[in-house]
Amino acid sequence: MRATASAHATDSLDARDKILATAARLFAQNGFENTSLSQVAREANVSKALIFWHFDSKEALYRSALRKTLEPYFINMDALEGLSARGQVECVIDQFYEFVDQNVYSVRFFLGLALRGETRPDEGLTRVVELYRAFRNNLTDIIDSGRQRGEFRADADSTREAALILSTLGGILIQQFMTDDTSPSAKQLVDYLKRSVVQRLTSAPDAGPAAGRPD
Amino acid sequence: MRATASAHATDSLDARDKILATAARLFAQNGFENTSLSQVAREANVSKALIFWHFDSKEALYRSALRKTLEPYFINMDALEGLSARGQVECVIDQFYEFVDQNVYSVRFFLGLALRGETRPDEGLTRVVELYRAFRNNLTDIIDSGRQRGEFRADADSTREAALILSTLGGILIQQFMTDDTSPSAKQLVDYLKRSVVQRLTSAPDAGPAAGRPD
DNA sequence: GTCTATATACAGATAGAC
DNA sequence: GTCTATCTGTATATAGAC
Repeated sequence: MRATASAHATDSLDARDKILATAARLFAQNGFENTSLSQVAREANVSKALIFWHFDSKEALYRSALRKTLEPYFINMDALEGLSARGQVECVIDQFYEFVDQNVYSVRFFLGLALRGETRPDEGLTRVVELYRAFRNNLTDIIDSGRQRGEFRADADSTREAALILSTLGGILIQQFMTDDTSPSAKQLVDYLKRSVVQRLTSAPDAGPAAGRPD
Repeated sequence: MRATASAHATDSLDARDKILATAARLFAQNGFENTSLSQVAREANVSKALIFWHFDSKEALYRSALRKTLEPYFINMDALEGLSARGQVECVIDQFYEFVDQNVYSVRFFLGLALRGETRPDEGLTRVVELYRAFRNNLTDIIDSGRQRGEFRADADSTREAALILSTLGGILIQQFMTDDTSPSAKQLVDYLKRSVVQRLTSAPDAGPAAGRPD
């Protein structure tokens, strides 16, 4: 690590950090190809050459910026202790929502990466996928233990249930990006999701399939 | 429209259509900024200049290609007639899934557009959003009429229910793009979704909120 | 470390022959 | 309609002064 006087504003960071912060912002906003080093240099108030002195190439800068963006990406499971299984499920859902809410820009960015199946130095994308999987495994475990403790119905399918919940959360996320104002807000949908999940997990087993669907 | 001998392979189309087909493919695969006209020209086996003769600019080409990509984007509601409300809900869900499955590439592309809040000649994006909204309104109506006919529980919230279903479907979609092999397949999730929706809509009203969640 | 000036490549777009 | 040749802008990256 480099020794640097700590500061609070982008303006008083040393040049390298200013470049990094600017690049992280621009890459997240406009993507890799659509962000030029001239733009980074201009907005960071440095010369283009200085970027190449600190980072070997545009790709190297991108990798560093990505690492910086990923810093707040982690799961805190402390809040779960002492809750009922039902409370834990609701808590994880809330955590996911809050996390996304606090990281809209970068989440949006990473989602875009995943969508285009980027060949870029991915390093970052895999970490996001891991985080997603961690959330899901977390939910699976909670549902399983809730089932074993008799809080949830005995025939609950924890794997699919967890996957469905995460899918729905992800869907609520992208539904926001569609900026479709006629639809319920994300917060409302998350609440509705929590209620229906609890209902699904605690109610008596249902009647089974049927209801003819010809094609 | 221009009079042209019809043909079956890209190779035997006239130059304009070859350009259009190539451009549609490349734009969908790599996006607007990341697709160069040189690339289009090379893969379509024409000169760059010819592209400008047929289309005024790169943006004009993009618009035309977008229109071509959007051709299969429509809803067919004929299959719904004569089904029970439950069958209709399941049918719309299946339709959505099948549609996405048959248009993965372009759906992926449009999702990417929505994500980055593209400023490009959007024309296409709005149509996609409209299609999404149509699916949702369709569901809302079905749930409402099912409720009025006593097939669904009287306190069903059609608006939120429809929005939640579409969110989940969208989430299942992007979850596939995360290429997370440890998760259930999309088909499985859609089936699970259908079952849980039916359960939710037909079961007796649940107990209400509660289940403490401190933070 | 930070700059100005420059090299090199390729983008979108035009001119004009055929 | 289709081409080759070329213009002009801007991109990444380097050289070398301070």
